[in-house]
Amino acid sequence: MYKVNDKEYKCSVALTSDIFNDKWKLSIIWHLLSEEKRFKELHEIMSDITQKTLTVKLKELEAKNIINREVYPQVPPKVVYSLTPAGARLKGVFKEMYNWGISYASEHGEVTSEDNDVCCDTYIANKIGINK
Amino acid sequence: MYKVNDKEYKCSVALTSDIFNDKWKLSIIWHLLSEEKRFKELHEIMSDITQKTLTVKLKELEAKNIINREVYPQVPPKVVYSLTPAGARLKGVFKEMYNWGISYASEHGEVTSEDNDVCCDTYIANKIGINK
DNA sequence: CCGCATCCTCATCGATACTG
DNA sequence: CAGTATCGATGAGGATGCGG
Repeated sequence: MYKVNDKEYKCSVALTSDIFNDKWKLSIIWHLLSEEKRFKELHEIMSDITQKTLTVKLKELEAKNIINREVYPQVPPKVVYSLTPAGARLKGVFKEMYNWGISYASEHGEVTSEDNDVCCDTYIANKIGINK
Repeated sequence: MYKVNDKEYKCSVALTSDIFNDKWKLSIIWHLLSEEKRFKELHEIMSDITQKTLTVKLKELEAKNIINREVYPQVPPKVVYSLTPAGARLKGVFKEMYNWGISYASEHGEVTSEDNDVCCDTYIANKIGINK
């Protein structure tokens, strides 16, 4: 049994999956793996999340010590989000997810385009060195 | 871009996280990693899931070719669930999640008991060889 | 034993508008 | 630019009962 922030978990996988059972958190972390980003940058990349929801999710991740929030006291405001060491360690999980997804798609799906979007996939995978 | 079962994904991580963004699926797969199980066994281990929800989740996983469903035509009925090759390949992801959870708990949480419950953690980790 | 059918609750997320 | 506030929609999951 583990206790983190007043929440109890039966095992370490349950603890980890608490971060993963979420529509947005994984995506936010994924985009921060390559480099820190401003609020606006994140919002532009994740075009289908609302500003409010993004704010909420960033707060939750900050509370769990997965990301850092740094405020520059200037006008207009500038707030930069980056991964903590704990957040950065999630790279190993993403690497496995990345490779599993590729093998699964080759079995059960089809590749509809080989994009190199700044949003995802090969672009980020290359950047953070999990490609292969 | 990947297309699997009429659903489009921008990247392989998004594809994988489609399985993970769920309150129960990860837990079901985790319990099937060590060995196949009957419906009732799963229900007993995952004591806080309702029968209906378990049924729904098993169907979803079956539709995605993550698990097999084998019906023994007998009375009373016997239905056994097991992982497909694709499901079994998720072990690598779990291994990373397992280790991340442990390191995270050692930083930000506390170990409240060293259980060896059949439910989780060290018990299953040992069984499927992802311990350490 | 296993699963389906209803009905219902409630957290999560979206739309929109407004502030320092 | 980076939030907050309010209200409303929606859909996953829970409770219960029935059936092969």
